[in-house]
Formats: sequence, C-alpha cells, structure tokens
Amino acid sequence: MASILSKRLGKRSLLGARVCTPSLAADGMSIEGPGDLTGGAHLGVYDGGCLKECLEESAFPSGNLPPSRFKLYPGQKVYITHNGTEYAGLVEQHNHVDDEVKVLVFELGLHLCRKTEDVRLAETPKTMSIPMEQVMSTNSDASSSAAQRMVSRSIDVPKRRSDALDMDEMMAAMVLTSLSCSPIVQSPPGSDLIAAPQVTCDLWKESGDVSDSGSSTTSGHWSVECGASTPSPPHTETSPKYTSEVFNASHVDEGFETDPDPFLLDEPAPRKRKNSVKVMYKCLWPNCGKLLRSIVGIKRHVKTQHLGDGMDCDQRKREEDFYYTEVQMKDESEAESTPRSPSTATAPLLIQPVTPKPETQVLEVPSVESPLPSALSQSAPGSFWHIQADHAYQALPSTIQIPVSPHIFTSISWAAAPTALPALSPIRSRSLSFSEQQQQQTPSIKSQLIVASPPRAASGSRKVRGEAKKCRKVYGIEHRDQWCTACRWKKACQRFLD
DNA sequence: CGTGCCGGGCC
DNA sequence: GGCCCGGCACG
Repeated sequence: MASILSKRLGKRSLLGARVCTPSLAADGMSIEGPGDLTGGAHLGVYDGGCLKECLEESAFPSGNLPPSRFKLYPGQKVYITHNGTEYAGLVEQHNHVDDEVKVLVFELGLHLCRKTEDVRLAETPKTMSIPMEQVMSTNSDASSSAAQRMVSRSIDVPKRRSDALDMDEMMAAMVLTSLSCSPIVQSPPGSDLIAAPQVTCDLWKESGDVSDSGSSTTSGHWSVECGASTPSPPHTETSPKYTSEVFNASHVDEGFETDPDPFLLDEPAPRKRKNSVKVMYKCLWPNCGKLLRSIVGIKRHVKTQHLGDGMDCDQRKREEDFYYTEVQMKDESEAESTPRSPSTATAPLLIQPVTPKPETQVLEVPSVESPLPSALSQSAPGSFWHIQADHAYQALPSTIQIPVSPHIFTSISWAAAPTALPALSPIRSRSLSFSEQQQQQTPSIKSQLIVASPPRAASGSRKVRGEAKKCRKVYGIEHRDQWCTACRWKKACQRFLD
C-alpha cells in the first residue's frame, strides 16, 4: 500500500506536516493542495483523548510545521479552517489522487473535504514514542480506535529528528574514533578532520596506514608502560626548525628533531605516550638518522630530503616506508621539549626499535656505542695510574716485575685502556712499554680487556704470593735481624725474589 | 692458621 | 725516607 511507503518516507523526512493556509480555510470543504503525497508527512497525533484538549494543545504546534507533502491517516487529528474558524477534526479519508482529505469535524457535525495542504496537523510529542508496528497494523483501517492509534505513529518528525541526531552522533563518533585510533598517523591533512563525511573515508584509510606502520601493534606497550602521560609539550622551537627544514633541502642532521608539523603535535602521538615512552620515527637513510615525532613528518623528510622528486608517487610512497622506522624512546627527563645536540640527545634515551625491519639494528649502534667508550676511557685511566704508582712504590724495575708476576696480564689489560688516550707521559710510557707491545699485537681484544680489567684491579692488584722462601722462613722469627729490609718492614721480600 | 705483603701511620 | 704494624689474601 502506498500508505506504508509514504509512512516510511515520512519517518525519514524532517519536515513536519502542516497543511492549512489561512486564506484557504474559508473555502470550506473543498481542499486544494499540492499533488505530491509522497513526501514524508508528520501528522499530529491524537490518542483519542478529548478533542477539546487537543484543540487547545495543538492549536499552535501544527502551525509550526511547514506545509508540505504528507500523508494523512484515518483517525488522525487535524485542524481545518471553516468559515474563518478553526475546527479540530479527524481524518476520515485521504485521497491521494486528488490530494484531498475528508475530515470529520465534531463540532460542526460535518464532513469536510479539504485539500491536503489546507489541513493542519495536530501534533503531539507523545506520539513519538509509538512503535512502528502500530502504524503498520493500522494502515488500512480507516475507522475505530485503531485508526486513532495509527495516527500516533505518524509522529515521525521527532523521531526523524532523533535519527538525524543519531547520524550526527555517529559521524562524530566515527571521526573521534578514527582520531583516537590513528594517533600518529594523522597525516598533514589533519585539518581535514574538520570536514564531514568524506573525511571519514580518509580517516579510515589513514587508520589502516597506522596499523601498517606498526603503531597500532605497539599500543599494547603503551598501555603497559605507565607513567606520566605527557601530552605533547609545547614545542615552541618547532616552527623555526620546520622552516629551516623546508627551505634548506640539503639540511641533514642526526639531531633530535621535534616534529615540524604543529598539527601533529597535539594529535595521537601524545596520547600514545601514556607514560614517558614516546614513539619516534627515525630516518634510516644512510648518515641521516633524523628523528621525527610523526609518521607524516618522517615520510615527508624521507621524501623531500632523500627521495626527491625523481620517482613517481607510488614508488616514492613505498620508498618512504622503507626508509624510516618506528622507535620507542624512553624519555625520563622531560627535556624532550628542549633541543639537544646530537651526541647528548640520544644517549639518555632508550631507543627501542619496534619494527622488525632489518635496518633497525643500525639505530641502536650509534646511541649505545658512543657512551660506552667514553665511560671506559674515563674510568680506566684512573685505576691504571694507581696501579702504576703501586709498582713504583715497590721500587722494583718494571721490566722485571711485569714479566715475572701474574699481574702481567692485569697490567696489560689496564694498559690497553690508556692507549686510547692520545698522550701518555714519558714515565708512564716506559712502565707500559711491555704491555703496549702486547696491545699492539692484539688490538682486537682491546675492548675485552678494557671491560674485564677494571674489576680485577680492585681485587687483583695484590701481588700473588711467591713460591720462594722468604727471610722469615729462612731465618725464623728469632733471627729477624737477619731478614732483608723488606721482610722486616713486612714488605715484599727482596732477598728471595720469586 | 701461618705467611706474604699492601696500605698506611709515625717519626 | 726509615721503620713499624694492622689487616687482608692466600695456601
């Protein structure tokens, strides 16, 4: 039945139905109206309450509804103007073909025929809640209370509104969802987010991108890592950097660079950083290693700095992905907002490659390696010097001591570290001559020795007890006066050297 | 536990 | 610098 169809349409239509025109009313029964019945019509509904009440209540509501195509159902309460007076009535019949409505006006006891457009609908909020089923079942029934109920179902207007609302909400939700889902991904087009429906597509697309980059998979990490979530701190210096990057094509630095794109800063990246761990994207291009906060940023970097315009879009895009990797950096100090020099920037940070790409290996090397040597070079020398002093204290020729005693090894290992130092004093050099030779012969073990030796120095510095007899043993405690001086002094025996 | 001797104090 | 000794490591 057409009514069903129209009803459905009506639901969708936002328009309220209002039909009468003031001037018209005077005509009485004849109704003229628009031919179009298909439009969704919202009819006021009246649940069989008293007419009077309806009149009072509905006098205005219907008026608010814009005149338009609508459908009237038997039993539906409407208002019509007759002889200059408005009367409430019930729809008896709605002739779609002629677009006329037959209305029963109780007050006059008349059946009036009016054009649809001249009929004003009485609408009540109550009707909104009426379920569809009711409507469906009552369609064909023109009389009886059932008809009245039917009317109620027509209340689509409000419902429709809710629908619209839902749609809006959904849209909003989708946008939000996409935002939250694809934190880092947001491409420079972040501004697009503002846009409506179309955006959605892009967003979803983007989200896919996100997972692609691996950020989505790492979300677990974030949740695990607790800590102060640091929403992107103000990066005031970013702007300048950005400009420099943009304008200086040859600009290549390994430094820690904040994301140049202001849009990206406030986005997902901050969110992801639930704790102090932050995700960065590192350029894998040889000798570059640039760090950026966002995928977009790194992509752009790779594109502009390394790939250039040589290749076509597709190829370039693939290349972009290839030349950067995601890394998690543990940022203990909140210094992230301040620029750092290349050397200091990476050291305190824990760089943890997230992506399985082989290139990631490269990342760790620089940051981890650099601090190590420096630490050793600083600590080792001190111990070394101390040892040397000890040897000197005993006033024994270094050439003899070193080869003879098991300490040799120790000495050598220690010596290795100092060699790293550019300048050795003549004295030191002399005492080290032996060990230095060793070191030159086996440069490859240098690092090992360096690492192992420090601990030894502490405990191993003590001279191993010699096998030879000592003065004490020889002469006995009774003849202490016959001991060598060293023995008397409880020093290393010089008479019976091992 | 005896011994070797380092590290350090006293003069 | 000579002398002495507490204390540790080693066997």
